[in-house]
Amino acid sequence: MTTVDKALSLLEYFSDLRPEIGLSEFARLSGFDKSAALRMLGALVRAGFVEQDAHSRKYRLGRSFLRFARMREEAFPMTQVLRPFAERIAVQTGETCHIGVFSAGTLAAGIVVLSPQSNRVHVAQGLNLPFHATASGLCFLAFSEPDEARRLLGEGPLERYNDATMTDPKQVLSECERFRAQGFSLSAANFDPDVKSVAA
Amino acid sequence: MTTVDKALSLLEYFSDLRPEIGLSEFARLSGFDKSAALRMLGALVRAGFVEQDAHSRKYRLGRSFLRFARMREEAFPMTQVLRPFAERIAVQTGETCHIGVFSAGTLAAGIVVLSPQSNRVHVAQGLNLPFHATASGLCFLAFSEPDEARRLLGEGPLERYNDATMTDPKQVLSECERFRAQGFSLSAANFDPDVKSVAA
DNA sequence: GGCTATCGGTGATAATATCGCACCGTCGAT
DNA sequence: ATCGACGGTGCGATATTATCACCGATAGCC
Repeated sequence: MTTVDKALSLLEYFSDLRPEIGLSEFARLSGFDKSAALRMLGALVRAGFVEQDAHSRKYRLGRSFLRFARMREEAFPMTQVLRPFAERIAVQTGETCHIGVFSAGTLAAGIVVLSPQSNRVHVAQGLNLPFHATASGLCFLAFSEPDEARRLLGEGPLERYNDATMTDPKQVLSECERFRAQGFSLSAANFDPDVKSVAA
Repeated sequence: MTTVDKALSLLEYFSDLRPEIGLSEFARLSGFDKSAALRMLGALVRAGFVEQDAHSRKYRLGRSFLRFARMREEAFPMTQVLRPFAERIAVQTGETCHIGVFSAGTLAAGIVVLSPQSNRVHVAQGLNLPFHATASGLCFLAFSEPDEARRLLGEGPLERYNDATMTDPKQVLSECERFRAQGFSLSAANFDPDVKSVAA
């Protein structure tokens, strides 16, 4: 693990629930020394990946992400290209459709098209899709290399979202074999108790 | 300059004109050794900030930027908040309006609202705004600390875009004093020969 | 008012990761 | 068949980083 890895790993502690993080909090979360965390944060600040609130001294994600996200989308318009597919499926099925995007070890709802129905499933753009508890995640595992799938799941026990959640990696992987055989995955209330999903 | 700074500086070589960069090209552009560049790129790839084309082996900006940009905008909706202001100005003036956003030493068109007129000035979202040749840039310099302004301009000679471009930092700074006194800046064809602008 | 705990941040030394070089196999152009 | 440029590897010398103690400032608390 290089220093660059460590510095960039700090960014992963940001989330919608924790949008601002102080220096000591970073040190606690990451296990790095305060002074090391400070040095890394300094580099992230200089690059505009993190900015510091002038008053509270806490850190938040920086403006550079907007700049680079735009450049990436300009040069490699992934979301623009994928959206029409999701839209077609949403219209044909009448249901909410999302396309998962895998990046840096996590799967997230990259493209989301909500159902035209009034009683519809809502999926937040960018929502993290746990591998073991969503149709998208299970499908991704099913069609990954077995070693890769094991690595992504980790040791377990896996996080439980409700009674139906599978928490044993072995059980998840055996389900995935079935899904691979049939070409698509199913999730019946493994994540949200009111939602059933299909993924391919 | 820490290693993290160096690694993140590699990302700055990406642009709309150069969306993909090979290993040796990185080494040449940055002056780092190939092996050093490779190590840094490895870290950037692992974090999803850069991804490598499977065939050409060239590197491009990664998917993580979309994820983080969304999170940033969720937690700190800068562009959403600023857009209405730009819209009001565009309507009131009938002209194209943009709001420059400063990040990591560069000023870019963060929010853009095009004029309702049919013959209108087009500004690309995210366009880089050189300090010495745009009304926005000059205004930013005018209201920066003098030391900061000098640092941002650099040594010179500054890049020339056409006959009217000021290329001497000293000249630029003295113009900025005038702009600071009057509270707004003007740019008459310093960047694009067909465009005059005002910035505050 | 004074005590305490925690905050963000600094500085010095021991430990470790990085730099720079030589080198490898591969590919495409000549 | 040759050449040059490519992406990538392995290694010792060296520069950067980890760790610790410590600083002043702030906030909560009796």
